[in-house]
Amino acid sequence: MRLRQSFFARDTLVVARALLGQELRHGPVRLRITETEAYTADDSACHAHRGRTKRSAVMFGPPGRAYVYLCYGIHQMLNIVTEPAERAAAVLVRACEPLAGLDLVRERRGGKAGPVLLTGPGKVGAALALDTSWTGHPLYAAGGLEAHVGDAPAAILRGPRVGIDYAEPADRDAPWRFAIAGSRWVSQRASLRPETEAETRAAQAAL
DNA sequence: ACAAGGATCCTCT
DNA sequence: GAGGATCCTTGTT
Repeated sequence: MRLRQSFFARDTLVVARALLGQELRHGPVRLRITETEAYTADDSACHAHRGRTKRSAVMFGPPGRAYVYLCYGIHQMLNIVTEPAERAAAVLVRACEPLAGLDLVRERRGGKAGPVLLTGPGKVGAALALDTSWTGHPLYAAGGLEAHVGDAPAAILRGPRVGIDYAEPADRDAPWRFAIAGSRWVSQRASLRPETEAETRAAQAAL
């Protein structure tokens, strides 16, 4: 069952947390999302923070579409646009667990095996064979790259986002990275800590 | 038209 | 832990 567009229309932190456990499918490859980061409309780390540009325009559009960003000239990083149009925000998919199509994933990842295969946003983009031309593709519709309902995680980790030293201190420190507790398929686990009970309650109330 | 730098990854040591 | 790869986007001349 595919996720509906309304899934992505909600608050970006809610979507980032709710995406844990959901599936990404592209052809024979099926991945379970294990780690995400939220980038919000009023966030100095977000690519849309300095207003609409050619690159960030998709984030100002409707939710549930892909924003694939080329980083360091090499890495294709998958984001999913969130919140209603005009509120420019997105969730970065940082890591996944393979569910199907492992042979193809390994081929696309240079024959590697184990967590190194999929723990990092550039690795996820490579495993799904994405590039910037996928920007704008709706993940809630049939065809190409799709987002499907998966198994919800039992417990969740949180921590600061990775690689945003350029952001303002408050944004740099915000615990807007989410991961599945106990999963091997999570990057940079040292800076993550268990979600507090208050955070869990708040998150469930927001659903 | 130009220069700077990046939401990373890999290969060393 | 350090450094290079690699090229697009952006803001500035």
